Amino acid sequence: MLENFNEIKVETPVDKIIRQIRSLITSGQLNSGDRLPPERKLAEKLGVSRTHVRDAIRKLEFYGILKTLPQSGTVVSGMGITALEGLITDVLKLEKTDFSSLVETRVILETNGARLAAERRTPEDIIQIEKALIAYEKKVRLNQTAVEEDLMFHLKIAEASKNAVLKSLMLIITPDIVKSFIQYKVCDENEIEDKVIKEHEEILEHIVNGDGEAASQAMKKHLKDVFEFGKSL
Amino acid sequence: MLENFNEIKVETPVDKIIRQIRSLITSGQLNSGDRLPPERKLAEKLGVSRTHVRDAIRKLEFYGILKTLPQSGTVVSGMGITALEGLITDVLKLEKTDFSSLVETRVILETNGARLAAERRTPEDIIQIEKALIAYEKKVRLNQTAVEEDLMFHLKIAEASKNAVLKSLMLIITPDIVKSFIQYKVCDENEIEDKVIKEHEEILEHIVNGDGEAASQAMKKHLKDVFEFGKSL
DNA sequence: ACCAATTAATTGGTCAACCAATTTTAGTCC
DNA sequence: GGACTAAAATTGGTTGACCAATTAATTGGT
Repeated sequence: MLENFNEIKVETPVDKIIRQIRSLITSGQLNSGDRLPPERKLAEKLGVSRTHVRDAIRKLEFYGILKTLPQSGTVVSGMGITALEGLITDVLKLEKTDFSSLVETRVILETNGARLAAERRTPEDIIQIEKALIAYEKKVRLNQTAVEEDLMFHLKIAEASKNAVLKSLMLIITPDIVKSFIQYKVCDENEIEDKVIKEHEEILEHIVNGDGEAASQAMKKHLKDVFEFGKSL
Repeated sequence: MLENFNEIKVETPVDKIIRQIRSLITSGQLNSGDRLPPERKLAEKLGVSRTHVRDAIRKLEFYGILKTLPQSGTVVSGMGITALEGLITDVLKLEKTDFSSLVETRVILETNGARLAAERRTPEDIIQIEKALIAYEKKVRLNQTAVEEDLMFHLKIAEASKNAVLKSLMLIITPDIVKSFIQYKVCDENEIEDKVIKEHEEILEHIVNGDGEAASQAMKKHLKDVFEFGKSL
């Protein structure tokens, strides 16, 4: 009975301010290049502490929406109002991603990453990937959870793709993947983990051989298996 | 001659702290799940103000590396040391992405986004995409720069893909794309912009028809043209 | 009347102190 | 001796004041 009251979302002061700033921008009162009102004025107008305003500005600055110049002011940078409307509302809610979207996107990133890795990997890359694979196998043999080691294998492949953006995006969604893994209790049984090791080895083999298409397909199959296992729970 | 001195990078206090925390984690002194030393102790130990420590913690919290529990403490959450090493150093430097990686990744995201959009688009999605296309055309006809409107078209497609993560990642790299556009002065000539409009229309047509593969290919060609144009400058 | 330099006001950055909630500790009662 | 309670210490959250750099205004000279 008490559970009904758990879902109320506490809107932090910072979120409120972000919403206000967003409305300022989307309503056209603030255009790209304009200077934001000073922190003090904003704080007074919104009825909150300046610290909260600063936190909100920092948060927006993270996503390249605002640019604050020391001792000068904060300006609206980057793109204009059009895309901002979607950006502010959506990017900040990245945690509310559904499992299927997450996996779907991961498949896209990783299959392409594997293909590029096969084409561009250096001898050093192969060593790194092998090391990650062995570390994973070791943990599994000890019956310990090896989520981190598993993802490390995938990250090393992304690294071998020599595409910094691709790797960064992988890193961005990685925490969410870990969360999902824990939530759905994926990879808790030894049966599936043996399969994972075999598939990892296959992917690595294709990368070593420089066969991009095969590596991509192997990765696709591998992730499909993991996904299917997750759904079956 | 004076230009030589411009490249010195001012290392802000916050960056210094992040580096210190990183070393604490990577050196194994802090493992996943461990509680971070209290802010006051950290501030004293590092010889900086507590505000800076808090800023650093917030920054790390953004990427899911730390999780701070009010009135309780800050814990190392998410993944363990292995991946963190790469994450902290790389994700924070997302702006240092080369143009080719950016475009390559964009092609990956957008071709797949177009395919999914063709498969899942609703009538409302089509209206939105059309609206964005018309807005772009309008701006071009007036001989005004329409970078935002161009990207809006692409974002609406990402929205129609019904994959929130994919859209979020698009939004994340969008500011960098805008930056590159400005830097390389892409899309400044009318000739190329007419071509862009035609290609946009073709992509939309395939999405309307529900032909995922054709939409994906059209998007690939479209982005390839833009990329080639950028390289030729 | 215009321009330059100096001054005043405003800006974001920084800090130390305070607050409420939590956790730990000590004490007391059974 | 163990369990529970209350108080003390510790935690992150919040605030207002202060600082240095920047910008705007004023003033003085030409």
